[in-house]
Amino acid sequence: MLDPRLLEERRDEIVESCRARHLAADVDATIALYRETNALRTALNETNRRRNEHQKAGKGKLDPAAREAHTAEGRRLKDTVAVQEEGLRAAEIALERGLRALPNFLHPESPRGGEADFKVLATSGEPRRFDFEPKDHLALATALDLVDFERAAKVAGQKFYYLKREAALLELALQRFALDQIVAEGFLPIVTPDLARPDVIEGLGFSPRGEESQIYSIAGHDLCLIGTAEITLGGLYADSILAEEELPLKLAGISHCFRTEAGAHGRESRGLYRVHQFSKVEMFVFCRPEESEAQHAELLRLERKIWDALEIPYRVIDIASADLGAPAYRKFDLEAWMPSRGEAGDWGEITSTSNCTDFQARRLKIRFRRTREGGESHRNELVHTLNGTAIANARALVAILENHQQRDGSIRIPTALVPYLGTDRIGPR
RNA sequence: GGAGAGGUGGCGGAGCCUGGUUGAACGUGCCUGACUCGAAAUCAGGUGUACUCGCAAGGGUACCGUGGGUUCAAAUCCCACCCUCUCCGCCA
Repeated sequence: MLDPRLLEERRDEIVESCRARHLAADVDATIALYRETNALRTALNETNRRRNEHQKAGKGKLDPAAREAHTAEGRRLKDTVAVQEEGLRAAEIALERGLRALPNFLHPESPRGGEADFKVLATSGEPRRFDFEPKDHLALATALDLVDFERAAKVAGQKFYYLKREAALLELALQRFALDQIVAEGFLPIVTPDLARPDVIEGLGFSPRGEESQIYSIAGHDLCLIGTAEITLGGLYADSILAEEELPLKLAGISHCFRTEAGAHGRESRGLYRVHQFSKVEMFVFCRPEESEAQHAELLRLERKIWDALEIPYRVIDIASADLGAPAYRKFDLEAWMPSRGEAGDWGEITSTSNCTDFQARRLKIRFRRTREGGESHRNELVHTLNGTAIANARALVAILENHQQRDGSIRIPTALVPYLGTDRIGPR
């Protein structure tokens, strides 16, 4: 959510952000609602002030006639307050609805345009040249008896999977490897709940309800399965005021992630690329506004460090405006080269890091107390929040299997991962 | 799932029976100053959040889990809901 006080001052910028994200929103109507709300609040405050004075005046003894007049006036003021409160509440609801429809500001350098208009910021590694016909990860994993989709479908449905043998170990190895990388950089490891209340999910800018929702709801309970630990990590400090010395506060969340993938059927749906459940280590940062850009660069650096160590060729892209989603001010993805995805363009998303500035913090009421300078009075400020993927398991498995496959169908394990997995090769079988 | 207790300011904890001067005693923590070579101890003052008006100093309004009710007036009385904790049972 945006700061309503900035609405007028940065109107053109907001209009531009809506347009560039292909979001229809009436900025001017929201500005009008903000003004109206303030006017109504001022009027209500004035009535309340008069009412307070009136009540103080009625404390002592009054003769019967005066008491009767006093009571009548009190009733009148009470009714006025009730009417004004109702009007104010209606205006606030409308304003809130208007504000919720508005996306975050856009970083000046975020490419404007649709999904295909991203900008490649960097590439790392060379796509491997195979001297044999490479297989896709599903064929490799099936041959090595690493996955079972058919039985998973019987038990849980399409797009669920069993990981077996080294794949099960690889899941844990990847998580621990990624965790060690970032804990060494000051991230606090946290295993989070895999479920969250809908209001927390909304606070982070996701929509838990609705037809096209990516989020599972638990029948009979006011709970949803989280699509990412971003939700539980952000929610961890909802309604909090952090000390400035605590910032930047860096968390490494370990969770399962669940996604309905509504509307995604048939698209890129083979194997592990797009599934309903996976494990993820997620980085989340709370920081002061002036340092969020640097922190965003830092998250990107850590993601690259992890994927460099896994010896996967990738490119870094600056996501274009229409593909950002509402909360993100700027977003970088790492896309791994995936030999099987010839028609799809060879590159597949493996991580994503966003700077959400104060957009989530405002909804979640996460603030910090700036240390006062020279005893000056202070104002609490909203923190900036950022998130980034350290490792998302299903996708990581795809990248590793396809990139490190050998002619004999075995998989070479990257050196950095060998101590975690306990072997330098899977197969051949 | 059964029974009970409770939700008050950074924390602890009064107030609620007996409604008004309570944004809230007291303690503690924190900040500033004094004392000290420095620290501890001690003393004095300050110290909630949000919105809003103001260049500022400062002012206004709201908020004692949430919503509703009673009343001229509610943290205090009534109702509903949410949440937390303890004990028992059950499962891991």
